[in-house]
Amino acid sequence: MALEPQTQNTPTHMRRRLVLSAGDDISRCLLCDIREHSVCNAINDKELAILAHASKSLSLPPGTTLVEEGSPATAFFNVTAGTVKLFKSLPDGRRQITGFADVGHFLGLTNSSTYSFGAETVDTVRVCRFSRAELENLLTDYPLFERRLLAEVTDELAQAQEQMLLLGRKTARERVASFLLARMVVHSTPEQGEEAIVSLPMTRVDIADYLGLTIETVSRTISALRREGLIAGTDHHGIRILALQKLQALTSGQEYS
Amino acid sequence: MALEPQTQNTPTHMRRRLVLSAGDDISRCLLCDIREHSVCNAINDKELAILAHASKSLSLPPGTTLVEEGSPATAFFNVTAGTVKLFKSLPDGRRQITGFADVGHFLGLTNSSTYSFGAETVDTVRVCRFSRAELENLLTDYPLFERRLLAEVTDELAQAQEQMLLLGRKTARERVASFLLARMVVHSTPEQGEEAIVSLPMTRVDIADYLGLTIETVSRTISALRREGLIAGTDHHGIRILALQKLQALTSGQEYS
DNA sequence: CTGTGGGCTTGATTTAGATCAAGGTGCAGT
DNA sequence: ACTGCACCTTGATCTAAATCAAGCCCACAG
Repeated sequence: MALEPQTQNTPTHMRRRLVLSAGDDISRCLLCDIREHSVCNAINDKELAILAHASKSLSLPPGTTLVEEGSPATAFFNVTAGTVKLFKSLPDGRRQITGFADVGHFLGLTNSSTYSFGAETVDTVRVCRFSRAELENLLTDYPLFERRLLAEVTDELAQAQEQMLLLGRKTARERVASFLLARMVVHSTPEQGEEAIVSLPMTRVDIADYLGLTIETVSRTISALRREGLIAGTDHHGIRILALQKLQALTSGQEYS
Repeated sequence: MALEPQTQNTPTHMRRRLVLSAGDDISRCLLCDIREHSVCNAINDKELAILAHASKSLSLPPGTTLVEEGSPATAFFNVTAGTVKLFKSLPDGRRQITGFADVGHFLGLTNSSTYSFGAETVDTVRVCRFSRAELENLLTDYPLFERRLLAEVTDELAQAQEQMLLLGRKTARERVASFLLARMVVHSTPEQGEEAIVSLPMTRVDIADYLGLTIETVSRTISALRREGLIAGTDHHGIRILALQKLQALTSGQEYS
């Protein structure tokens, strides 16, 4: 059964990590500019004060642990800025990143009383934090909220299935191409016109752990795509897509000749 | 947004495949002996007639297509007997089985208007079929039903994450050991005592497509485990686990010496 | 500036698992 | 009871990606 009420004590090691930020007032959610991209949008304007009361907004530096694998599941998060990585590990340290939670994404849901995954900030991240009881209340009081959450989990499951196809059956080249396209955003600039940009706040290690490869293979594959003129590097952690069609063909093995 | 109402016409190629079985009466759900293992349990006894009316029970031979990748998402299924395989494919035929839906499992949920995955029966399967509108109604009329469904999808997501760890980071040996243990059921017989049995209704091809391996590697690995005395074959499509501890250690790479 | 370390790239070599190939096994249909 | 075929096993060889190894780039502390 999902989200049964359970003990509410926040372990001290969690409390230590979470730094309450300024501006935590009653109209926080009303003013939140990413609301429409998240589950919070399921609650109407008049009642947003309740939502603001039920959650706390936090700002977290890169590399902060939000969720520790196997620790009691007491908190849930909505990402309002930055990127969070979700992962699972093996005893010997091998790690699989199961997803990146960007702006608007909800994370932490579990049926068990402990988290079956870890979560860590990639860059500077803003989250709204809900306790288990607060989330329970929202679910029962706002059917639209629950419906929206069901939609979000359903979507995450579809993405997970896509990623299983990638991990089980795609080549390194296909994996990297798929990854770049999945993270692509089209930037419309007055000078340049349409620009397909991929922002990569995470390290090569993270990309490798997400794609089930080694950093060397990721590096080599990106270099090869650049050499072939399909992509180009931007300033820091970014990539510009030059040959969208070819890259799209590449994701499913229809290699151009 | 999840499960918005949409056009209701069942494509003829689906209708052809689905054979209505006998005994589709008002008390079908009340008498259903797997109810407690499924989402249907969220609806109380008095109202089960409504559920029986909202769904149709079908019996399907092995190899029947329940859901075609990319086709309009009009139907949802609850498995009441047998095993269904869920998968995604690439244009060149490579396939990844993303999960096996056994008794009690619900399948077909999607946010999009088309299915992003395929589903096919492994053995003889019984399902209860809901139309999109019927499911919509149940979700809005029975909050417990929706909550239970959220729990089920959340659980499926956790399993998907576990499978991503397997596909991205485990060796062939670890994958096979994980698979066998995940499908293990403990049979308590008067003569034999406790017996750990794995029933494998699916073919080697299916197992390979689930574990991201080839049939040859699956076959070789199972043979190796048998040679080492960790498992033994039963009559047909079954395996008996002889060394549970060792197999458990194997799933996460803690090889016994 | 200058050393230090984290992150990235590139090259050489190895290897786990894929691919290619050849039977074996068992049951469904005549 | 024979035969055809789908499914499985085992062996030989190949290869994509891992591993091992070296050096580069650059942000930051001293």
